[in-house]
Amino acid sequence: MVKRARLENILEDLDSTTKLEGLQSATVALRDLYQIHHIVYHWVDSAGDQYGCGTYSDAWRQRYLEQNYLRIDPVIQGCYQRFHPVDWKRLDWSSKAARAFLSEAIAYGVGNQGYSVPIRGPNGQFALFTSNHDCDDAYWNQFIETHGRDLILIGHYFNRKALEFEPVRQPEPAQSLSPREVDAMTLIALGYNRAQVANSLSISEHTLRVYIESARFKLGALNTTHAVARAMSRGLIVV
Amino acid sequence: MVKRARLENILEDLDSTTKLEGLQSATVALRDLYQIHHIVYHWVDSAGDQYGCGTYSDAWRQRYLEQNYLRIDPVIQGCYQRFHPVDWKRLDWSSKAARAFLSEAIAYGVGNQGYSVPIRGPNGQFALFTSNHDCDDAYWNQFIETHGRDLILIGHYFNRKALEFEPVRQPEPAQSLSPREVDAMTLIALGYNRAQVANSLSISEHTLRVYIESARFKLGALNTTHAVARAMSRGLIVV
DNA sequence: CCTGCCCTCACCATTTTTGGGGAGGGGAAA
DNA sequence: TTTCCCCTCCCCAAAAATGGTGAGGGCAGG
Repeated sequence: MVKRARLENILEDLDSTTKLEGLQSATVALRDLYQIHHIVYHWVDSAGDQYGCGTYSDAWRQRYLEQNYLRIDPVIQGCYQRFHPVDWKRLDWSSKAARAFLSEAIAYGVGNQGYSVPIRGPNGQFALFTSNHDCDDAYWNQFIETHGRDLILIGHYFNRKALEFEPVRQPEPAQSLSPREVDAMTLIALGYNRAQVANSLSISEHTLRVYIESARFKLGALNTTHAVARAMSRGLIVV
Repeated sequence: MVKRARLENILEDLDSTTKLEGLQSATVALRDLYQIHHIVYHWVDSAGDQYGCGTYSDAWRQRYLEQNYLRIDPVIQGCYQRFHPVDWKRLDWSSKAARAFLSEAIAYGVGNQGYSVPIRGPNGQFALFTSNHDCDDAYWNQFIETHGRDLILIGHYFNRKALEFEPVRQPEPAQSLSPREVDAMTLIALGYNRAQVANSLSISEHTLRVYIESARFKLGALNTTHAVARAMSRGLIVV
């Protein structure tokens, strides 16, 4: 277990980082402090934008982006479906593409062991804080046993810091929907057509349309489906 | 700062909790250890189911459910839109309903100070781990300064434990979509109509329809909007 | 090698949604 | 008190989505 004082130092170091590039050096510092191979922070925006920083080689970073490995990387894919931090060993490496990806990653200097902490935002934002090392299972298990909790906390602090630098990623000031609009959009999102929804809400279909159009307008949506998507990604309705 | 050994004990206590009711006693134990008023774990499913445990009075719990305060509780509303743990003081209490809610809560024995840690799952699941106390601002600020990090960690462990008891809440075995289906559904979710999407993907509108129908079938959706909603809530597409 | 899944293309009739107009009553905030 | 937003209701024509059926080539895993 890293001494508590040391963890404090790391967190304070993150707190004192004042520029986005600072995260890069904080990452390097973290790696040194924990004496592991790599530390990587990866962000995927709800708009599909991505941002990352870490200690992987430029070559691998570039290769990753060029090949759009985001789509097949089992770490991303697996963590996207997962609640909790996960050891790479527990991911699904069964597909041929995944194994090829791993081989290539290792060839580019990525270690064989990893521990990734998924972090989610209110609007579908997704970040991943990964610690990577090259060692045998026993050593790694011991490392995670010892440092896993620190890594979780650091991941969250890291994410918080990254967000401060990019206010763009903050949710838009939630233009809220009226209760009726929420009702309408929720039922629409559940797959009912307007006649059914109107019936279900005991209002006329015409009235229902007003709600839908109003919601569409508020959300700046091009059509009903778009409005549902936006309402969901903003957490205005839950389906 | 709570001694590290003590935090360890709490987390181990959570680890050794083997029954759902056990969480209730773990909650009480946490409260005793941290000597604060209340600790509450609250869960809202993507299906709208909710589950909670904590040290609030039965009366308040019942009242809360009866009145469906989930809809107006600024803690829920605020944290749902937020990335990071938040002090209750920083929430929006400006609406009349919110202030009335707070007064009533306090009348039911809820403390005036709170710190809530939002935790999100891959399919829109949302959990909130709240620490609540009745004290002045200075004391509370000091408490959070000291224990905030522990509370974040404990919240995550608590959530992990709660999920183990309710495998129902685990994501359904993700019936995945093919790449083209993902493309199609994503563009549809962005509000484009079929002609635009087909054009955008450089395929015929007929082919596009096959993807949409296929996705709809895989997702068990009643129509395109429903399919988009399901794909989003399962994290298959990100908009 | 066979099976299953993925990608691509096509038609027709029917149902559903959309766009744009107008109108009145009620409640809460400024 | 006035203003703004919310809830409710109505018509019509044009545009878009849906349901059902069919077909061929390609690639990967059992």
